[in-house]
Amino acid sequence: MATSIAAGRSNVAVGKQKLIDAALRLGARGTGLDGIGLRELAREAGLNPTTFYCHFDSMEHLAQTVAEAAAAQIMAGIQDVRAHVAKHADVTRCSVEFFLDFVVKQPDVFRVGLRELHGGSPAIRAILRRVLDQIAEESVEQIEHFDLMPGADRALLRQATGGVTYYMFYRALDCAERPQLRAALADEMVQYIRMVFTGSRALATVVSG
Amino acid sequence: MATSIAAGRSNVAVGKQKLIDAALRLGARGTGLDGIGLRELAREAGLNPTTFYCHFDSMEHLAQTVAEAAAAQIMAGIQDVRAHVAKHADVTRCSVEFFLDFVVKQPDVFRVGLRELHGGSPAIRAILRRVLDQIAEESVEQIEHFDLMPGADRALLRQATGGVTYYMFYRALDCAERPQLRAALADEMVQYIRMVFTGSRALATVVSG
DNA sequence: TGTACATCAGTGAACGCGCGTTCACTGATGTAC
DNA sequence: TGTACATCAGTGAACGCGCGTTCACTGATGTAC
Repeated sequence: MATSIAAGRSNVAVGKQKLIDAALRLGARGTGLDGIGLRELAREAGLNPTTFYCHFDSMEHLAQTVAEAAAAQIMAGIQDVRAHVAKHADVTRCSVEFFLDFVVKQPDVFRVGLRELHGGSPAIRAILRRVLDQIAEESVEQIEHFDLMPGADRALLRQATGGVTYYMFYRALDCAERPQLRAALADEMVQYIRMVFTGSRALATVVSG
Repeated sequence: MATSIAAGRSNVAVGKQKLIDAALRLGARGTGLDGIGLRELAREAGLNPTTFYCHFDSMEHLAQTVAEAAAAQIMAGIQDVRAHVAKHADVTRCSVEFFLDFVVKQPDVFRVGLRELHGGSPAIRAILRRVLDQIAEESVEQIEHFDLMPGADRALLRQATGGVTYYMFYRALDCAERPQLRAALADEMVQYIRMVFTGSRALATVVSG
């Protein structure tokens, strides 16, 4: 194998990436990033256990790096969804479908991300929470930019996107685990999202108009 | 100490309860029920490690028992909330406040419950998922019983209660961890819930009326 | 171009430790006579 | 009421094992001259 020459300086960070990937796989398969053993991780990555110390100080350090990698991948995926959505008429439907495409393609990232959102150490939870907050914030900006909810109250809108963001992630997890549910799930998601934004518009009208 | 006589037959299941309580404490403090060691658990419970085997076959068995206990406590708490709510005019506000009372009083149960909902083994996740499903279902029944949403579409209502239930649990976790946020959180929760049900009513009208 | 040196990802043996699990045992209580 | 026996939660010593971590080492690549 050509890749067996993989040693030495030209492969800077190859081993590090292997460890991160292995942690994502084990974290998605098992119960989260905690509980992964150093030797178990090295085994999964195909490396000597001691190689771990070439790249990380501790398991907590590794977990944080993995959480940041997952956060970055999720943000990138969402940007991708937004880019596609801009061209279509039915923004809700389109967002849901592209979002589910992404989740089905990267189930491990999602599983680990959602798990660490609830179960990780405070530092790691903060990383994932920031992702959801940012997505909710950007959703508000997108809605305002395309003038999808004219005259809507911004605070109310932010609450709606916050609730919807969390809802989408949580429901998407079902899709990552049982892809055959996808069609039904997409319909449900679209309906729920419409419900929330319809309510947001109605309440804003009651309050301000 | 009188309790130091605690040995022998009259104390049936006292040790078992100690182990369950210890697991709840450790699970809430740390990263979930997995990752709790048998000796760590025994230490926390103040028992000899080998006593564990008097009551449980395995850690998985213990975790399942703990999850069921948490599920039962959550269901009982919710029944309590419903009982109080029935007497009040503002159902939403009242539900949220009593729900948060309960969460603040039993933060460990909530923390463990939500963690295992996302992070536990499939069997354990199923136990907690059933709790949320049942709460959402009973919410629909309550709304219908008190005729709070006359003419609402049942499927749409079920989606609304499902989303709201999950939202309440997820937001309540913040409250369990930082009780000083409670007042602001309660307002947000009330507003979001109104938003969802307002939307549900509006959509039902569009479709059927 | 060739040689000597520095760098650094990865190796493999070895360590001490805490783990899960087993076993034979204890001793307080309940039960039968 | 008193005695003998059964039950069973809890004990403590002992086991083998895999863990995290250390250490001196290797060897491919990049760099200086």
